[in-house]
Amino acid sequence: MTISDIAEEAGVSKATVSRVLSDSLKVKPESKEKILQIIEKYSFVPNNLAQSLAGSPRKTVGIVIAELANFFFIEVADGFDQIISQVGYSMQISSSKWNKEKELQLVQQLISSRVDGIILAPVSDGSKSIEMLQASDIPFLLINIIPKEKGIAYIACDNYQGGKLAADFFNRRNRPSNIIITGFKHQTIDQRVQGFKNNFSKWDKIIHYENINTYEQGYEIASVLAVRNTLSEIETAIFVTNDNVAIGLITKLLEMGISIPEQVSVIGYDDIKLSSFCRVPLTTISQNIKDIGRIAALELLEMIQNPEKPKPEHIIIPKMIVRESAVI
Amino acid sequence: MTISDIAEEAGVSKATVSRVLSDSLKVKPESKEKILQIIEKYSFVPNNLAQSLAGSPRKTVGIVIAELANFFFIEVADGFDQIISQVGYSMQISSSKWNKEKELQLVQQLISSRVDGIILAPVSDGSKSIEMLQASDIPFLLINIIPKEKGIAYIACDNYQGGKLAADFFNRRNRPSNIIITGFKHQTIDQRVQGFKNNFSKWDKIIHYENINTYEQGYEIASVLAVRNTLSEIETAIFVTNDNVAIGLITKLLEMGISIPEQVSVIGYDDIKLSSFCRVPLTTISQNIKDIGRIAALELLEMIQNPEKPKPEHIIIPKMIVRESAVI
DNA sequence: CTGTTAGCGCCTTCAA
DNA sequence: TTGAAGGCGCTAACAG
Repeated sequence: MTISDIAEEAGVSKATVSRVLSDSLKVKPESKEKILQIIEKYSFVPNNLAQSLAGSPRKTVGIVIAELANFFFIEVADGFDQIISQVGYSMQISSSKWNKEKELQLVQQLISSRVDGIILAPVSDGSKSIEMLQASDIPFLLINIIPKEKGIAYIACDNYQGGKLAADFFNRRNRPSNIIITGFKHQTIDQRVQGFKNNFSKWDKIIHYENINTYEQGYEIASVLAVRNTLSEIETAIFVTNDNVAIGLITKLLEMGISIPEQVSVIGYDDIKLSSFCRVPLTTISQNIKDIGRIAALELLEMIQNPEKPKPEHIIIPKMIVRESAVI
Repeated sequence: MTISDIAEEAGVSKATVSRVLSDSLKVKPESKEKILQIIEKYSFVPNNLAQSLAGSPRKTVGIVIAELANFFFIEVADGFDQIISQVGYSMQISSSKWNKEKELQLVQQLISSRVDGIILAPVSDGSKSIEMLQASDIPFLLINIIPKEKGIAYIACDNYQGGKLAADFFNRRNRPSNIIITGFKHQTIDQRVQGFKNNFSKWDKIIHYENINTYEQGYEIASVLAVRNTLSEIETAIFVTNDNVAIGLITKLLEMGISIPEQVSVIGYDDIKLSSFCRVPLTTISQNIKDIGRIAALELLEMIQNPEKPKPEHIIIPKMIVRESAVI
């Protein structure tokens, strides 16, 4: 089924069918009626690939996140979708799984599909995918990272500031034992650590665990901490640079009978939805996740319409949300 | 930038460039080398729309779920992605937000984009989108629903059986007050209720709350229940046909000082990841979510390769997972 | 091994 | 208002 087929059946030319499809120029009502009927009859759906090849916009944008089963990214995507679907765009999500090669491949796929715009949460700020995007002349916007180069659109959080918030909290509470747990090597994490480091008065005595990324790993590291850092004997404060990990950690700590926040206090980062209804509601640094998605959508749409305008740069200011896992 | 440009710069024909792109036929090593270099130089990415129009497969499949910020669907999608990405396919997710019109629009978009296959979690078993899909001759597979018509591929859970499991549990525990909370009008829910109804010995005395769908609504309904059904005075058992709602409910119940499972026991449904690490780990009916995604992927891939074979039909058998929110 | 030639399905002038 | 014709970027015979 192509427009030629339905043109033939309707006794008109392809051009006329095309016109009623795009609802652009005037078409004699009777012809239009008849064409619409035939389309309905065969459940005909025009080939978007051909349409795009011939010049009409795809009305779809791509978004590549780092992880699918991660509330942070899903909330961003959801906020993003809310906006773009209102203006008739579709979204195409895929996940790089924190893998550079996979990320590059997905970005190429998107470029290759000639989507109208792309949102990328890059694995690193020097990603090859960013180069590809620049060469492609498809409007794109980075999230969750501040690009090295100038002139690239992005929306990220002030992670240094977030780290500082956690440090201030630690300083005030001042526990005898302090631990920081970080994840993947990623710019966001580095900055959080930096902010924390520069402002926490007892940084020189802190214990640092690295490369703990997921809920499961947080769960597992708990027993290690319990033994190595005698959690049940010394009052401890832990800063975890990712809510998912913090929640896993807390789950296991509770199972081991360690009280939170009394014996061990935990501060997370991100304020994913889950953190407010997990076992011990999490004290965390909020990024206002939905907003990131919404702003990204608005800005990307704008970039699609006005490719010439200077690239938008947004820095979201984090704030501390005190719940139960750590209190002053 | 098109292959013609590349061809010109390399001093060969378009066809030759096309050949090195698809890595199909033999091309003189020097030419190949040179072409690859030029491609690299310009970060050229072939236009997948044109490629597909000209006949090569898109190597992308679409999946439309009902809700993005819902762990059930995300876990399905994640399991799905794991399989298809291994064989070089990309996935394109979108969410219908439980809305029929939106669902139809998304499905049309996918058909229009000539994806190689489609996974759909329909809002209803008589969806217009299912008709469209049938007319399109794109292989498709339904999840989370059993289609009315024969000859349609699907993978669903035995929800009747799931409801029965909950009933058996209720029968054994036999509390004085019993409540069931259900959500959207959806086939899965109907069957869960039916299975529960037909097997619970005190169904005639049960209190039924309908149309509670989200975490938030579960949270809100808690206070209503507390008052109307004097939760703090009568030992109550609640069956919630959706984990998200159950978790919301429990959160509020705890805030009100009602003990779980002593005073009120709660059984959920789905066994989303979250249910094992929420405040009171949830006793729930498990659907083996990741498997649904994986099986769906395998079957869809098979259907793409062998469109003639009879359509696969899978029914997943649920099982009861007893954690803390309800115990015998 | 390689170039030429047709399309793929649709949109968009340009005339009529 | 409408049709004819050209072209979007690429692949796939076909003939060298």
